Amino acid sequence: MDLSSRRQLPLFSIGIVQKLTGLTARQIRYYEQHGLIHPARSEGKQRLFSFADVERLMDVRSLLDDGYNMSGVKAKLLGKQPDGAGAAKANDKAAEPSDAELYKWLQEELQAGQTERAMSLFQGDLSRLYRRR
DNA sequence: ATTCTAACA
DNA sequence: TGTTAGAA
Repeated sequence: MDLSSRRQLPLFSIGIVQKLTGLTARQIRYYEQHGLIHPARSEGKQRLFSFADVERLMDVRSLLDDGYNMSGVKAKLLGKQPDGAGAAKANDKAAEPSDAELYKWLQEELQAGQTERAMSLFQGDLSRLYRRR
């Protein structure tokens, strides 16, 4: 049983993780829906978080505290490469990806066969690109 | 007592 | 994001 394995062991209830990360249960479940974490489940369907999950959540907390919004955090955490322009930073509204950046990223994901991931991760942003009826 | 999902006077 | 209802 190496370090890598122990880091992945499903050990904590959402209650513990709330205290460990300072996030609310609502936020933790919300971030899971956005693919930021993938906690295991007990037989009773209750979430079981590993050290890796907790660390991940703490990273999310950190980014949010620095002013990033959901799409900014997702881009930062889920390996979206540094495209010269829409780099990173935080504060005001600089974290929202432009439509051009969105199209570019979406195109890359689709070509890489990650369409399902792209759909779940950017439901919110993509809706911005839908045609208005 | 806790957590889960779904939904919003 | 908060909150809450109803079930597990």
